[in-house]
Amino acid sequence: MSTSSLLTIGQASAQSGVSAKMIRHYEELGLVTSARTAAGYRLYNSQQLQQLAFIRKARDLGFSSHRIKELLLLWQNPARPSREVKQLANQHLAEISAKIDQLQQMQLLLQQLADACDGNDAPHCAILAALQQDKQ
Amino acid sequence: MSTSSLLTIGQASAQSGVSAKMIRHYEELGLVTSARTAAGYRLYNSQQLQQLAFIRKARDLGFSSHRIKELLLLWQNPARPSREVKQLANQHLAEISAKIDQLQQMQLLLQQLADACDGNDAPHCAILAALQQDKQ
DNA sequence: CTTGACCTTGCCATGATGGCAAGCTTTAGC
DNA sequence: GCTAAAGCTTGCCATCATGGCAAGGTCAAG
Repeated sequence: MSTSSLLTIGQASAQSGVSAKMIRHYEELGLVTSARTAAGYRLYNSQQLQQLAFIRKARDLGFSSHRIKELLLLWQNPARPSREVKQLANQHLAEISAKIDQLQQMQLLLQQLADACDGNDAPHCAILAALQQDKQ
Repeated sequence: MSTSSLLTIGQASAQSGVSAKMIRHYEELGLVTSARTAAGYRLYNSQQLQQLAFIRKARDLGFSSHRIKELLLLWQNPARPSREVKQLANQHLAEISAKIDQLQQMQLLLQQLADACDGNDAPHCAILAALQQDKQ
């Protein structure tokens, strides 16, 4: 093992794309560990670096820290059933869909109101009219 | 003015659909005010109640507290140009669209991975494989 | 007058993220 | 070898919208 290069948190951050701040945060949450120098500096080996990269990609897909933790456990378990991974993904997909639906509903309503607002110098505005309506 | 009924925060909450907790929060942010009894209890008149209802509807459309504050100012300004209201709405619509796009991007990628995951007893999983990939 | 419902403020928590500050360590330059 | 800069440590604060809890004051009904 000649290339057993250990990285400081700044280097690990640069290589993984996870900010040093968030690396420390993930450590608190139990998603990553690190060795420490005598002075207390964190040191990351290639396995931990790979783990940070994993976290970043999962985060880019919108997974919460909690689900990422579960994904990491499955990843590190050679006996995992892929069913469990897929289930986590499907739960996340359901949440994404729900959020999209909610946003599209807002978008639809608000766009209708904006379309009905003249957007000129006059004070009358369909948007404000709708917001002050007694009936929702 | 025989019906000058003043409501306590609990009653105002029930009628406006805004939790008492959030009413106090909006007060801190300067979105609503209230009178106080000698004992310090908040009291809301019908104008303030209407304002709370306005806030709730704006919130339901996803407006941030900050933008709601701006909407309230315009609402209360008889000389407002509807252009400014529409501009706020359009800014919010742009943010909604951006969020939807981001979520749809996640949805697309993750759905592809989930589709490629067998979801059985075997450990191999396309999702985990993608997350550990060196290349993003 | 007692009890229960309601009110007050203030603090803590979520979730992901950033900023700042005080202080220690390491490295690079001279 | 010393100094300065860069990098690390921890800890606290802030965002945004929202809820919970606790300690304590108030009011209405019996």
